Amino acid sequence: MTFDKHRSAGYLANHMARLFAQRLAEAIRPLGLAPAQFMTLIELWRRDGLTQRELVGLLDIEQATLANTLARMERDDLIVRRSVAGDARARTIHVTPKARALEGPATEAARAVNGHALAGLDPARAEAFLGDMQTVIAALKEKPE
Amino acid sequence: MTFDKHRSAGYLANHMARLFAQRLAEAIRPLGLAPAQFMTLIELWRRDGLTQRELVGLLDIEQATLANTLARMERDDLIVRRSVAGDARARTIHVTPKARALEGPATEAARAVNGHALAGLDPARAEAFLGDMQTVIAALKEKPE
DNA sequence: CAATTATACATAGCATGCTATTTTTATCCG
DNA sequence: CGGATAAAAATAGCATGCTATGTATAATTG
Repeated sequence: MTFDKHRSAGYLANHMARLFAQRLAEAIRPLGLAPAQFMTLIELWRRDGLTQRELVGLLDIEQATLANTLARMERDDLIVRRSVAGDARARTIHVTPKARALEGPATEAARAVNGHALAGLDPARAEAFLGDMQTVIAALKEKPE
Repeated sequence: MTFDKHRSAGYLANHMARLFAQRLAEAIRPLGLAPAQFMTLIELWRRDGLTQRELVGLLDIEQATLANTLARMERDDLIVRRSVAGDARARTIHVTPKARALEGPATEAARAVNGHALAGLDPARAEAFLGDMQTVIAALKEKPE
């Protein structure tokens, strides 16, 4: 009895996520955006001036991962950082006009990828699918000891 | 109207896959295995002696990605490569006894992660969920032009 | 207040993934 | 045959992700 990858949730999740990332990357590359940058901008478009620590909580990635992504975003003129009065350790992160202008096209592109991906599921099933992913995410978040 | 990441299939897929990878990594790290190595071994346990090209087709990853993973697996004494009679370009890939011995424990660990992840879905729903992921994967595989 | 501890962020090092290119060897075809 | 093409694998360069650790600054506490 071998391991059937086509019935393994983890294998399928990995495969699906890679395909999503590839399609999104293609779609937003013309805008000069990479997927992790887009993910970060989603938070900053909603609320500008967050600190790195606050962003880490919202994105559920490691602080070190975000630090690197933010460095690339600063390099690409998507964000600027301002020192915080009263705490010399922290800096707030602000979207540049260049990044602000990308909100519409980038979210459009992401919606198109999502629509294409879910085209094979009828609306009710697609809704259930999203809900199931949230259920699985919640289960995986609690580490088993 | 902003972009709601909790309703974005791509965002959820990425988050879910990262959590799966983390749980699997924790579970197989004691065995000296990393996720991509495990994924590759699944194919080699089933059929030893594949070429890199054949493995690329089975795993649906880029050839360059696999080449790097195989280099690490060779370094870690999980595989050896043998030259192919009649084609000096290709080499067949073979599991070492060390890697062979990991089949049971590693697949057990992966099954445990999958079980934990799907614990919140009843069996029928879990089945449907796997099927939906396959549907989405199929949709994403055909690039839109 | 000084010493300890905690917090915010940066850096180092590595695994996976991608695209693009190179190198080597086979194959094809005029 | 010999030059062009194709195929197999390796390499370069980069983005994301992780763990572990370092550095600077705040906060706590004895």
